[in-house]
Order: sequence, then C-alpha cells, then structure tokens
Amino acid sequence: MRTSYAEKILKDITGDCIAVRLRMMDRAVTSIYNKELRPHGIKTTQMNIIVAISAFGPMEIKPLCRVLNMDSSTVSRALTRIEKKGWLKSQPSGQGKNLIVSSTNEGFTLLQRVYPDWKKAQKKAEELLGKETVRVLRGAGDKMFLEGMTKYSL
Amino acid sequence: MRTSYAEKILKDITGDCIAVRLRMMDRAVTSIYNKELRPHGIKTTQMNIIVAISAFGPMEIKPLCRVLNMDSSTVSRALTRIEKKGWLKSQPSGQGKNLIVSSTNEGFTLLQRVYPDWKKAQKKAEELLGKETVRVLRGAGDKMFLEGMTKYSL
DNA sequence: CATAATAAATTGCATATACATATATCCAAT
DNA sequence: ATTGGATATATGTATATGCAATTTATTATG
Repeated sequence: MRTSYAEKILKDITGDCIAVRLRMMDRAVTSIYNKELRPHGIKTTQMNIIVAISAFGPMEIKPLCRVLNMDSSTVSRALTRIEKKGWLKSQPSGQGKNLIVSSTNEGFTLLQRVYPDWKKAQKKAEELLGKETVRVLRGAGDKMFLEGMTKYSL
Repeated sequence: MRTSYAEKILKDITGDCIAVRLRMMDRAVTSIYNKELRPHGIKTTQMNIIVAISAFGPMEIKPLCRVLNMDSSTVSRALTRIEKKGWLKSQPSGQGKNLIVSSTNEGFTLLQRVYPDWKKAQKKAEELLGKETVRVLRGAGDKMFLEGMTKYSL
C-alpha cells in the first residue's frame, strides 16, 4: 500500500513540518523550567501569568489572554488555581462581568524566591537551543507579542 | 511591596524568558494546524505520531518517545486513541512487555487525505513566523530530533 | 528453583489546552 | 421597562502533558 506518493508525503512532512519541531522544542524547554520551578510548587504557565500581571499592572482577563495568546477558558482555570495559592487576586471591575486581576505580596515574594532558579533554567535552555536559536526565538516572540495575535488566535 | 529589585526581576523575566515565548509560539502554530486538521478528526500530536511510525517503520514505544521527545505515558494514551480509530496497530514484540507499533492502511489513507490541509497549515505558519524564524526553528528541531534518534540507534 | 534486579508499558493524579456552550452584565432599540 | 445584542467570564467535554507509582515480563543471582 506504500505508493511512491505516500513516500513523498512522508518525506515532505518529516522533513519540513514546523509544528512537530516547535512542539518538541516546547516540551524540552518547558520541562527544563518546570524542573527548576518544582521546589517552589509552581509551573511555567502559572509563573508566566503572574509575571505578566505583576509587570503590566492590574488588568482584565481578556487583555491578558491576548498578551499571552491563551484561550480565556485556560486562563480562567489557571487563575482559579493561582488565586487559591494567594499569588494573585481578582475583583469585579464594575464593567459587566469583567474582573480586574492584580498581584499580591505573596506573588511578589514568590517571584523573588523563584528568580535564581528561573535564571538557571534560562541558562540550560540557552545551552540546549544555542545562541542563534534563542536570538531568533526572542525576536519572533516579541514581534508576536507586540502585534497581538488577533487574526490567528481564536 | 514593589522594590526596585522586584522591578529588575520583572524586567529581566518579561524581557528575556525563553519559555513564555516558545509556548506562545507553540500555541499559535499548533492552533493553525489543528484548525486545518479538524475536518479530518485529528490533531497535531496524533498526526505527528502516525507520521513518525509511518516514516520510520514499526517501532517500540520507548524509541518513539525519544524521537518525539514525549513522555511514555503521554504516548501510551495517545496510542490507545489512535488505535481505536484504526490508524495504527500494536502487537507484542516477544521481548518482555514491549510492543511494536506499526502503521495501517487506514493510517496511510488518512495521511493522504490530510496532506493538502497540512500544506495549508505549513504555509500559514510560515507566514506567521517568517522565513528566518522557520529556518532556524527547523535547524534546531532537526538537531534535537537527530539526538533523539541516535540515542536509541534505531 | 526462587527471588531480586531490571526494563517497558500502563495507570493515577494534577495541570494545560481549547472549542462549544452557558451565564452574567451592560447597553441600545423599541 | 422589556427585549435583544454585545461582551466577558465560567463550565462541560475531550485531548495533551508529565511525574509517581504500579503492573508485567524478562533476566540475573543467590
């Protein structure tokens, strides 16, 4: 059943597919960070959310989703867990169903505790990927962040 | 409280973190592929597994995990779903608990049906990321992929 | 031969992810 | 004022993910 057309397809996909490479890389890198963060009882996704809120100041969920390119349902559930730990808090904004999510002292102290281990993870990730890859990745990530991903996300 | 040290940490992480950028990118790209693959009732991860098995031929789960850089429990569960759909099959290898996973005709025909839509996704992903990023990503991904293969010397 | 060490695959658990749908709230048109 | 959008958030369902512990089968060792 393996025609030469099937062979061509397989060669094309294995040789070119961006998705599989990006996912492999993401699994490898996320794993590095999660291992370093583990003693602090937090993982990459939650840390990213806390950092975003802490850096940009109190904001609603929708903009947060846009910044991180995450689905609102994913963020909603993550926030439930993060708030239960006391690292963030949210309150009605007065506008419709909207919430304002903001950082807490516990959140700030967590970041300070985590910081050295985050640094270690950064170093390991850079070693794994190589300087060139990291540079390009950073550029593309920043571009994505700046442009907002509205046309592709959702 | 937000000391200048906390400010420095936030600036450092938001400005440099590789994990958050890679994850953002992965969510965006995976989303592109999943949207195109949706009519075929399959998603990126499962497709990657089927392609790997089809391209390299029958293999055990452990090497498959190494090649794709996935945890064996993740693969185990994915295989259950894929086999239920008839796209792959597995049988005892005769060596301990080991299984040999191999492709099926249904799997091959699926890949042929999916191929044009995978192409579309590729194109969209390239447009999103830009040629330079794709090139570097591909290089880094291939390196990681090769390491996974050589470690198990298939 | 029995048992311990080993190794692969699976299962339990928790989080991450996103689509579809439901809910809640405001605002505009009637 | 009531109804009908419009929007933000939450919930239902299913897959993806990985660590820890368990099962299963082989092999080594006493």
